[in-house]
Order: sequence, then structure tokens, then C-alpha cells
Amino acid sequence: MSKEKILEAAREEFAEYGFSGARVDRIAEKAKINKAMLFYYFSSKENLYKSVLKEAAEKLMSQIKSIVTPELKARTFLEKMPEIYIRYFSRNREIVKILGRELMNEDNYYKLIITELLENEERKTPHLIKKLIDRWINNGEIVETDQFNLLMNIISLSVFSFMGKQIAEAVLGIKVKEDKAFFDKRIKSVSNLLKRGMLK
Amino acid sequence: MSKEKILEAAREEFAEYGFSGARVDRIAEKAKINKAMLFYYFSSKENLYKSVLKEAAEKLMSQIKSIVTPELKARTFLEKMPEIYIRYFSRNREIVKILGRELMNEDNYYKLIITELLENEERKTPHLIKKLIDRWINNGEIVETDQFNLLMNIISLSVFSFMGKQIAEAVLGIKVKEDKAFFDKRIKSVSNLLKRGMLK
Amino acid sequence: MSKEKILEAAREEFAEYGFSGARVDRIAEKAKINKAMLFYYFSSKENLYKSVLKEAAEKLMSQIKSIVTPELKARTFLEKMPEIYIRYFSRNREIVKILGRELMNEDNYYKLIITELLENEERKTPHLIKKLIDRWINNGEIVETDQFNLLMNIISLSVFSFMGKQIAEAVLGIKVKEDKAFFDKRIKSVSNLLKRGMLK
Amino acid sequence: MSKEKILEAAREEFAEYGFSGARVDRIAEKAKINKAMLFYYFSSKENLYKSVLKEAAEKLMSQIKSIVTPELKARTFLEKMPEIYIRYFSRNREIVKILGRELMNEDNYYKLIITELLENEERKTPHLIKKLIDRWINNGEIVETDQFNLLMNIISLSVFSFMGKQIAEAVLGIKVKEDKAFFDKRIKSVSNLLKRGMLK
DNA sequence: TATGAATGAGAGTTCATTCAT
DNA sequence: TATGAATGAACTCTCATTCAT
Repeated sequence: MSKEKILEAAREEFAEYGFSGARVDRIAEKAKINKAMLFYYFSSKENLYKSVLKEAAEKLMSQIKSIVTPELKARTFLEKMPEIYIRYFSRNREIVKILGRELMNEDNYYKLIITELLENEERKTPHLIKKLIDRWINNGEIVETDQFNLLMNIISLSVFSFMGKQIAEAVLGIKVKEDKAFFDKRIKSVSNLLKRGMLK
Repeated sequence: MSKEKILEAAREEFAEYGFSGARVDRIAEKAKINKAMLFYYFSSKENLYKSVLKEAAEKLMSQIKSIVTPELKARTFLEKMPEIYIRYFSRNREIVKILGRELMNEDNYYKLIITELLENEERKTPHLIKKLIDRWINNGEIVETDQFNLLMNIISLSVFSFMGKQIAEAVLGIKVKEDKAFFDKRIKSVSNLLKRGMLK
Repeated sequence: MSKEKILEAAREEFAEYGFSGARVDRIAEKAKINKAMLFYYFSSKENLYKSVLKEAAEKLMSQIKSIVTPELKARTFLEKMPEIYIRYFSRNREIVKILGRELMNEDNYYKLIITELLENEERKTPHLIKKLIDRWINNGEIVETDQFNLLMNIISLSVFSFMGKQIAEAVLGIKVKEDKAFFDKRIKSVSNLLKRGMLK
Repeated sequence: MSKEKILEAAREEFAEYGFSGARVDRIAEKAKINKAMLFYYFSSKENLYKSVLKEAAEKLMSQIKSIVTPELKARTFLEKMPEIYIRYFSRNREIVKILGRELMNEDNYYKLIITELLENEERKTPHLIKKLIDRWINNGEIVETDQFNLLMNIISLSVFSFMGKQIAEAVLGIKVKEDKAFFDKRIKSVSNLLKRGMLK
């Protein structure tokens, strides 16, 4: 209960200020608990941060796994992945920020978590994804012949939708509103680009 | 000269630790100057950070402007933009990190700088890009009919190449080396996707 | 039983870290009881410390009293005291440490306890020792004519055997093993010195 | 200057409260400096403590070396050592407390310092003392035939004069005043005992 | 008796910034 | 320009103690 409240408050704080900028006092205040409790449960600021990160990674991972089945077709993958990513992040803006910043770090704790998560899985999602991509490439379902670049294209277009927005706004001198229509449109644009650009 | 050394040291430091994590002492040490001199020249850590950011933004902007001419064709744009971005960032890894983190902030100082830069340029370049995009859409050179999404697709694929790498590696369980061949391949993959996916 | 376990754990902890350095959590952990129980039984860290100290003082005192009889001769006293002290401390290393540190404090709680203990014993033992020493001096059994210095010499040689060891080792550049032979030799050395140096 | 003031204040504080009980704030207050200065000069409480200890050890060592010459006779050694120790400690009561407590610790930093000090010395005092003691034993100048016990006897009687006092007072039910006469008497008692008990 | 959660007052340490020279 | 010393506010973390059950 307290633990849950702390995690939530921490997520907010880390999202807003990053790890170094986050203040333990502020987290405690937001969570309406005594500061010492935070250390009672999480033992250090860093450990709290890792807990937040882990929780976020797990949630994201479970979303992705929900569509990855052995029979998955390339077309479906290119259609669903952007949708899942974009919908998920649009509902969890704090997580985008935390993960986004984390990706800038040399010793990336997020990568570690993902790797760990995937290894613990019996369904071996990563291997499954890998196998699927291999099949699509060999089948000739897809034009891009490099695993890594194929995946990067998908992830980039999906995740960066939340990071590049401000640049695009600045360049175009406009301001876009993030409502449902906006995300629907964005999802369509991305999946169209992916399908048209990569399906044979 | 001292000023230049400080800026360079600061760029390194901010890239590695972010604004809050960066230490003024460490910057002074790296720059081999007395800490007080740093304040003599830049008056505050925040101001130093803004100087670094501004410099970075200017460099990036000048790269982009170099290809934007009134006669520019969509095909060329989709071919050259990824190349410029990816080459530039591959040679300025510190700037990717600084800008990347900055994009996560609510009150984005980078956006401010870009807008400012563009306005100081007598509004030429942005309006030019805007006009070009409009023309391509109306010409039917391009299938994507939304300015914003069109630009987002380009930026995402280019910039995120440096952020998403670790995720892709983790998912595929591989480790890619960032040599010239890697970036050549990445540039080709991105521009092919963009051309195939967006040109009519 | 829990109380006994706590006392034992506390003795260990106080011996290793001193009063201020000792941690209530660690004591509870060592004693395998809940921390709150410790306060239930002893009400405060200080009180627990005093209990440990008192127990230690009592044990030590009972050893000493065992040889002090009205007919005691100086020679026997000088022979037996070092033996009792040294044997006792060699078997109760924690107590040496606790008492040793306590002796450094301005408001020495140990002194208080001894005084109290002696007074509770109907003033028998202290007066007896005092009377015995007086007699030995007047008899001419002993050359040292000052009560205080006589007693100090005995105590110093006995107790400090456990404190000075490391200095002597450092000065001589050697490392001595604390086995039975070591203590036998030490006892002999001390009592020989005392007898040869103080008996007439 | 500030550094000197801090060391002095620290010496007082550590003497009164021990390492764990000492408070950095109190030291800063006593030294009339900003708390941060303490860390500016000494970087941590522990390091400050070690500095205090080192200074104390050096002072003490220089006293001892002042009498140790190659021609030194056993009689002179037994006469002078107690005098030097006791006079020195009587004038540096804080150091007695600090060293006394330190000797109770398992990983004794003081021993380390002494060893280091002796090794850095070209005159090789330790070896000199060792050689002297060997000679006295072989000469037959001294009855005690064990180096270690010989040294222990001297150190015990000298150093413990400041630690055992309260026990002796408690046992005898008296209170002695620590004036010049007291120390003169103590020195005489100790050196008499040593000479009578150990010289042939 | 026993426990896990909670608390408040501090502990040592850090850090951007300023001052005196 | 340049420096070493100084500052104050804040920061993370700890610890004896108490509470609710």
C-alpha cells in the first residue's frame, strides 16, 4: 500500500526531473509517507529508481508479448506494433520520459532489465520475434533484409512519436493537440509507412 | 580560449550526466580552469548549459539548412535528410545525448532555441520547408498528406537511430558495432523506407 | 530467555563498535528477536548498555573477591591477582573491550557500578583489600608505600595486557599468537615482576 | 590555519565522544568554521579522525625516539620510558583517550600508523629498540628473558596509569588529585618497580 | 509477547555559488 | 583574469524509538 504509493509518486517525480533532479523529499511528500519509509522499503534512491524502471519495462513488455504469436504475419506485425506502442505510451506519458532519458545513459539499466525479462520468459519472446523476422525475410514477405534495421525502423517510428513532436512543432511553427484523433492519425501514418515501405 | 575549453568540458559532462547530474567541479577540472572562472564567464550552471545547448542546436540547424533549397524535390529530401542527421549525430554523440534528454523536459529549452534561431533567420528556412512540403503534397509527389506526420516520420527514423539501438539489441540478443558500415547501412535502410513508403 | 539472548547479542555488538557505534537493529538481528522487543525489555539503548556493563562488572568482581580473604598474604596477592585478571579477560574478550572503552569516558558508568557493587556487599571487600594493603605496608611485607600506586601497578600490568599488545607488536615488528602458552607466560612475567619489584 | 583549528577541535571532540559519538557539526562549531570547510580539507569524518590519530602518533613517537640511542642502558631505559610516557600523556589527556579507545578496535588504525612511521624512519628506531632489548637480555642486564613481555610490562605500567585510575579509586573508595606531585609519585613508583623487578 | 510499519530528529556529505585577494 | 577559501542550503540516508495490531 505504502509501497505502491511510493512507486507511483516516484514515477511522477523521476518523469518530471530525471534521476539526479528528482528529490527524495518530494517523493515522500507526494506519497504522503514519512521519508524514512521510502528507505525502509527501497533502501536507496537508486534502488527506488530501478524499481520504477522495472515496473515500467514489465508493463511495456507484456503489451508487446500480447501480439507476438508463432503464426504472426509481417503485415499484422507492422500494423499492430505501432498501435500498441503508441497507445501504451500515450496512456503512460511518465514512462516515455523515464525510458527516454534512460536510453541516453551509457550504462543503460533498462537494457539490462529487458534482457533479464526476456531470459526469464519461457515463451522466449525474443527468440520468437527473431525467428519470425527471419521467416519474413526469407519468405520474401518483407523487403528490408537486415533484422536489426527492420526492428529499428519499427521502434523508431513508434517510440519517437513522443520525443520528436516538439522538434516538428518548432520547425513547422505549429502546435498540435494530443487528443485521440491525433494518436489515431499518427498510428495510421506510421503503419502505412511501414507497410508500404517494407512489405513486398 | 578558456571559454571554449569550458564549453567543451561542459558538453562532455552534460552528455554523460544530464543537467542535474553534471557537476560544476568536474567541468572545471576537465577544462583545467579554476571553478570560479566558470562562473566569471557563464554566471551559472544553467546558463552554461544553455550555451552548450544553443551551440549544439546551431550546428545541427546549419546542417539541415544546407540542403533546403527552393527547388528541392521530395525524393532528394527523403534521401538527404536521414543522411545528414545520421552522419551528423554519429560524429557528435554528445549532442544526441544532450538533445535527447532535453526533449524529455516539459519546458523544453531546445524548442525555444530552434524557434528563436528560425525567427532570427528572417523566417526563411522554416517557411521554406513548410512551403516545400505543401507543394509535394499538392503535387502528389508524396502519399502522406499530413505535414506534421510527414516530418515526424523523417525525424523519428533519423534521430531515433541513436536512441533505439540498445532496445533493438536487447530484443534481438545481439550487439552491433557502430562503424562506418553500420551507419551506411542504417542510412540506406531509412531512406529506402521513406522513399518506398512515402513517394508516389 | 529472549532477554538473555539480547544481552549476549548486545555484549558482542558493544564490544565491537562501542556504545555510539553499536546499532540496535544489529543487536536485534543477532539476537533473532524483533527490534521492538528489545525496547520492551530494556526500554532504551542506554539502559541495555548499562545492563551489559553491570553484568560484566559483576562477573569480574566476583572473580576478584574469590581470593580476597582476611589472612591473605602479599606474596599470594601478587601471584594470584594477575592470574585471575588475565585468565578472566582472556576468556571474556568482549568484556575487556567494553570496560576498556568505558574507562575513557568522563562520566564513567563503570566506576559507579563498582562503587555500588562494593557498597551493596556491606562494604566488605573494598575495606578488606584496603585493610590488607595497609597491613602489608606496615608489616614491611611490601616496599611500595603508597596504597594507590600499589594497586595501580597490579591492575595496569594485568588489564593492559590486552590493550598494549598491538603497540608492542608494532614496535617489535612481530605478531604473537594468543594461545594458552602465551597467557601462561604473560601471567608469569607479570607476577614475577610484581613479586621481585614489590616484595621485601 | 583553518585546517589547524579543525584538527584541534576534532581532537577535543573525538577524545570526548569517540569516533562514532563525535559530531561533525560540533567540530565545525568548535573550530568556528563552516561545516563544508571540514570536508573541503579532510573529505570525510573518518579521514579527519585518521589525521588526528596520525598527528598524535607522531608526537608520541618523537618523544620516544628522543631517548633511544645505541648506547642506551637498560637502567636508563626503565627510568626514562615511564617518565616520558606519563609526562606526555599527562599533558595530552585527549590523546590518551583517543588512543585508548582505538586500541579496543579490531582493525586498529593506530597500529598501522606506528608501523608506517617506523618503516619510514631511517634511524630504524624499532630495530634499534629490538637490538637494545636483545643486548640487555644477552648481557644479563635484565632478568626478563622475553622481548615481548619486557616491552609489555613497561608500556602497561606507563600508559595504563591514565586508564586504571578510576578503577583503583573505586576499589579504594578514594579520590586522587592529578597534580604535579601525583605524576611525580606515579613515575617514581613505576620506574622503581621496573628497575627492582627487572634489573639484575 | 510479538511484529511490521511508522516517525522525527538528526547524521554526514554535496554542491552551486561567492568572496577576498 | 585567476585562485583558494568560504558559505548556506539542500541532499540522501540513518537511527533510536514508538505505534497499531
